[in-house]
Amino acid sequence: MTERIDMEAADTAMVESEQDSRRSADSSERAYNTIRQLLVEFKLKPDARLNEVQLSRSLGVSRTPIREALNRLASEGFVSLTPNRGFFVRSLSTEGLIDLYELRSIIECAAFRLMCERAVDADIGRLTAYWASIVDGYQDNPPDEILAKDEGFHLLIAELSGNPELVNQLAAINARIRFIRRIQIERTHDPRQVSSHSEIVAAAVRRDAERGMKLLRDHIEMSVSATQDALKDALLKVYTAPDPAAPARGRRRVKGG
Amino acid sequence: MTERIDMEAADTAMVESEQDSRRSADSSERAYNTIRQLLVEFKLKPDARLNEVQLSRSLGVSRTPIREALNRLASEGFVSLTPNRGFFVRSLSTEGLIDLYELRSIIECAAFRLMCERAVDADIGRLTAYWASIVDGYQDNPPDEILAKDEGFHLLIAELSGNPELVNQLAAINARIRFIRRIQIERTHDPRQVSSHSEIVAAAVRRDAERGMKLLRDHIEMSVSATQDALKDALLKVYTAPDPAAPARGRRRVKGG
DNA sequence: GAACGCAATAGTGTCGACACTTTATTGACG
DNA sequence: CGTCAATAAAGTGTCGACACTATTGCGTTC
Repeated sequence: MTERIDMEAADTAMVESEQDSRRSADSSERAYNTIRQLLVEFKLKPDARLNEVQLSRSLGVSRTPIREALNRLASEGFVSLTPNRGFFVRSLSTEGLIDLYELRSIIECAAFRLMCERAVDADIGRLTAYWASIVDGYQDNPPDEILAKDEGFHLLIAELSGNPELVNQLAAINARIRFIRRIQIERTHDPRQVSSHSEIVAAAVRRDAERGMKLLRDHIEMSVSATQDALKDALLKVYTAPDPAAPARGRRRVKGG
Repeated sequence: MTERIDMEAADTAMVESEQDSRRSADSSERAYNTIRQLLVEFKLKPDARLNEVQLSRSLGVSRTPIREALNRLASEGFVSLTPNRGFFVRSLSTEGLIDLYELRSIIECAAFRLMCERAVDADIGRLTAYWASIVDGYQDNPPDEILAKDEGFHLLIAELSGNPELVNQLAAINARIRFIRRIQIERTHDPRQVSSHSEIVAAAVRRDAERGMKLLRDHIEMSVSATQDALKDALLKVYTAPDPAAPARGRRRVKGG
């Protein structure tokens, strides 16, 4: 009996805070969302080989949309593709994550600087308004909410930079580090997150690029230093989480299923 | 009678200076290279709708690898995908390009700074050696060579930053602005390009991050200012280039072969 | 004569099947 | 008993076909 994954459920559970010019018809898009969700939740484990047939059975579609989704996830860095061997879940290494955080810091600082140079008062008003609208009880939200709101905040800065490429880049990076950020948020309820956001807004109002960039660097650096610890939790989560779709290591062999 | 595009030829003509974790078996990879080449050379024109069947006939493969290639090109920004309408060639707009140049400047400056902070002498040695090996008769190379060597230079800086994500990002950006850069290179044989590379190397040797970043910013800025003019040439090229694969606007209607 | 709706055509999205490659299993040999 | 080769199984890469959607062209109506 094949376990079947409910694509609808996985869809609605998505964080959904990115802009993407691509929007496939149906199966493909859903497969993408579902598999990505499985990756984010570690239902599919790092370094595991992804079986296209098994995935297609689980999701109730043919291999074509599965492959389409996997290709997309590959170009976003979630999985890798080896010529005749198939797709593998990206491995869970600290270095790779630190590199990503560094890239994120670079993009965000540049975005902040450009925002300070270019944004009119109304733009900055949008930022202050956004932050004002989410600051109350910010830390009391469920982790997914906090994450979505935090990403929204930083994406708005990118947007106000006037360079849509920065938005795209940041959105792509966010998608790749979201899994570990969520774990961090679950672990630590650090109120400094709130205050640093407030300070960033203040710096934006004053158009103080240097100050804002320093705040962002520290803001992100703080996350990096917490990443080591979060990784331990992540690894724990990996090996205790249920295993609905991928056999990964312990494969069972039932002939006449 | 269907015109058939030689995939081998298009392959060998490629600049080929990127690292990419993805490497599909055969047809897919070739289709990717071929179509990308068509896009770079404006054989496929901006805003044109891409006909999968026609492409598959031209390249002599089925639609599956074509779609795979197009999906990949979509996630790299070469084409866009609209749900039930198919793929479209990215439009040729100035703004988008300037945004990309800006992003490139951001990535490269950050890479240079990190290189200055982290690279050991041997690393810097690689940079000086690389530049020394290509500086002689640099401007006398054919445009594609100049482009490849220039990209190699900047990618090496990214590599020496120690952050592989920066290499990936820069490679992706290069791929997207390559078409216009090639036109610029064909137009202008500016010797300042050479001297600014030399100066950048000198700054690297002195680990002078600020100086190097300023040089890079100017270096890239110079390209941006030339982009407007280059675009005119590009548009000219678009409407004079032969049209082997895509019907684009004037489609002929032959019923019985 | 122009706008609307309908039919025909073209084109994408998805499927199941097959060929070829990689991986696991079995059996022979040292 | 371990190593290696032959064989079987599993899995990916590609194909051609079909269903459904979008577009074009035509005829009708006002």
